[in-house]
Amino acid sequence: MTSETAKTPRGRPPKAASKTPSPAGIQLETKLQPTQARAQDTYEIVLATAGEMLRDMGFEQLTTNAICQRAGLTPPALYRYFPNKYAILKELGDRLMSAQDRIVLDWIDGGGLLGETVEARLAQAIAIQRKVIEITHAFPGGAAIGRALRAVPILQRLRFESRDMVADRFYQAIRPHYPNTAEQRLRVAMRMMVELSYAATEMVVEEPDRDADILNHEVCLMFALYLDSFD
Amino acid sequence: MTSETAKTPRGRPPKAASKTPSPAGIQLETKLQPTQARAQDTYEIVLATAGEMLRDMGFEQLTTNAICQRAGLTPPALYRYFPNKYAILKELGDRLMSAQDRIVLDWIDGGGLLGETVEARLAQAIAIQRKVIEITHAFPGGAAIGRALRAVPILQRLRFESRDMVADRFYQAIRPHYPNTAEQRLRVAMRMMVELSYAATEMVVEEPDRDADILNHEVCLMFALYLDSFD
DNA sequence: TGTACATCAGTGAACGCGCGTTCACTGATGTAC
DNA sequence: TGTACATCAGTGAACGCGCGTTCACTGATGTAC
Repeated sequence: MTSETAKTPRGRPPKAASKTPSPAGIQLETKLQPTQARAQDTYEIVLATAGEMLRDMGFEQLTTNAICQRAGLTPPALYRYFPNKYAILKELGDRLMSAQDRIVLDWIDGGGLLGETVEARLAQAIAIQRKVIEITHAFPGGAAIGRALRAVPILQRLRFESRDMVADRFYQAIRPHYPNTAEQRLRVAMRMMVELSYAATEMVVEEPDRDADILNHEVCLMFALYLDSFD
Repeated sequence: MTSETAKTPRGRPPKAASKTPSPAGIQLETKLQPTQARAQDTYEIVLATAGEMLRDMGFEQLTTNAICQRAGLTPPALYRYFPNKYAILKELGDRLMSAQDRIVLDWIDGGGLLGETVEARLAQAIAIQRKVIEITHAFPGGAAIGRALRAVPILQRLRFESRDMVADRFYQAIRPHYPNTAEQRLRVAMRMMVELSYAATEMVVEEPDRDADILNHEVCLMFALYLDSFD
C-alpha cells in the first residue's frame, strides 16, 4: 500500500529536474518546484533571506540552518526545494544575471552600442549602466552574489557563461561597424568590456552615493573612447 | 614553579602582535612569529598549501584540518602561528598585495604614468601589467586570493586599503599634469583604474594563453586612451 | 668540546559544537463526487 | 455545498560527521658554563 515504487530513491521526488551533477558531485538544481501559493512564498523567502545574509556575512558564513532560522522556517522546509546552499546561490545567480542580461540584450538590440559619436555612445552607456546598477541594488544579495559566484569554484562557470553570452552578442552587434578589426581582437575586447563593466557595477553599488555618478560616468566615458580605437 | 604569571591568558604567548580584533571579533593577526629555521619552514608551508587549496577549492571549502593534512602537519603546529584560517588568508593577502603594490609604486616613481603620447603610455602600462600578472601567477593562490578577499566581509577592508593607497599615489603622480581636471573626478578616475586593473589581472591569469596578450594589450590601450580625456 | 638546562617546535588524541541532512509525523490545500 | 480522500507543505526532533580548537606531552634546537 505504500506509494514507493521499486527503484525510486527514498525522499527524492521524481519531479525534480535531474541534470547531471557538477564535477564535484554537488547537486545544483532545485528539487521540487512549489505549486501552491504558500509554497511559492516559502521558496521566495528562502531566496530573499539567503540574499540578505550573503550581503551581510558572505557565502562562507552562510548556513542552511541560519537561513531557516532567520526566515522563520524549519530545515526540512528548505530542503524540500533546495538540495544544499549551492543550489540556493545558483538560483540567486541565475535570477540576478538573467535580469541583468535581459535589459542589456534589449539595449543592444535597440542599437545601444552603435552611437556614431563618442558623446552618443557615452550617453547610451550611462543609461544602461544605471539600469544595471539599479537592478543590482534592488536585488536581495546585490553585488555579493557576483562575488560569491567568483569565489566558489563549482559556480564559476555560471558567471562565465553569462558573460560570454553577452560578450558574443556585443560582438555580433558591433562586428559590421568595424570591418577592419580582426575577429579575435574584437571578441577579446568585448569580453573584456563586459567583465570590467561587471566589476564597475559592483564597485558603484558599494560606493558612497556622492561618487557613484561620477564613477559611472568615468567608466562609460572610458568605454566610449575605447571603441573609437577600432576601425 | 610554573612559568605562568597571574594574568597571562593560557596558551596565548605574549609575543604576538595583539592588535584590536576585527569587528566580528575574529582575530586576524598571526600569533608567534617563528624563530628557528624549521619553524619558518612550517609557517611557509602552511601559507603555500593554503594558497594552493584556495585556488583548487575556494576559501569556503578551505579548512584548517585539511591544510594540515595536505601540508603533512598536525593542527597544533598550525595553531601555533595562526589563530584561524582568516589570519592565514590575511597573511596571504598582505603578501600578494604588497608584492604587487611594491612594483606598481616603483613604476609610478619611475614616471610610468606620465608618457606624453598614447603610444608611450600604452607601452608603459603593458610593461607594468605584465609584471603584476607574472607576480600573481607565481604566487601560491594567485587570483583566488583576491576573489576570497572580496567575498569574505571581514577581510574586504584589506583590499580597499591597498587599492586606495595605490590610487592615491596615482593621483599624486598625475595631478600636476592635468591641472584643469577637478580633484574629485581625477581621484575617482584613479580609483576606478586601479580597481579595474585588478579585475583585468584576475581575468588574464585565468585566460587561455592565446588570448592573454591581446587582453592585456586591450586593457592597457583603453586606459591609455582614457587618460587623454583629462586636461 | 661536552654537558645540563631552557626554550622552541611539533605530535597524538581528543573535545564540543554546529553544520548539513533526514525521519516520522501533523496540518493545509486541492479535488472528486 | 458538503464530505472523503489524495496530495502538498511544513514541523519537531534528532542523527552523524567533521570542523575549529586544545590538552598534555615528546622531540629538536639553542645556550651557558
